[in-house]
Amino acid sequence: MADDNFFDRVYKVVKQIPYGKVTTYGMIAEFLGSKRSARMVGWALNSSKHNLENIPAHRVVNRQGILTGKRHFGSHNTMKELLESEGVKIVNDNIADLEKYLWHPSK
DNA sequence: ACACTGACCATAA
DNA sequence: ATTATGGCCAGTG
Repeated sequence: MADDNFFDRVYKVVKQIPYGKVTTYGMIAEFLGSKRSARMVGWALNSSKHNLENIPAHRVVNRQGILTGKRHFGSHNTMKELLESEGVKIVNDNIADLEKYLWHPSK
């Protein structure tokens, strides 16, 4: 698989999210060049399920900090458990202090 | 090649 | 506040 794919670029960014941090689909999309292609970001992660398992997709949430992708994990609890396990506070399936945990993709 | 779908986002009503 | 709609781009049937 070449690195020319939109997906691979997403993978690289997501893999670089540090422990205990989160980012948003919009930010990744914007970082890639198109703010409107946020859907592709989440979609890339969906593909990642059958591509690689090293992608911390649980650290990627939507603009509101809501765990939109939790239903794509095995259980609807996995994403929350993983984030809380890293010190991220989750309240009613959303991140309590999103700005506090937000990580901006700069590399 | 066409139509539909998708882990989003912004705007309009 | 909530619901609808358009836009974005790539993958799949």
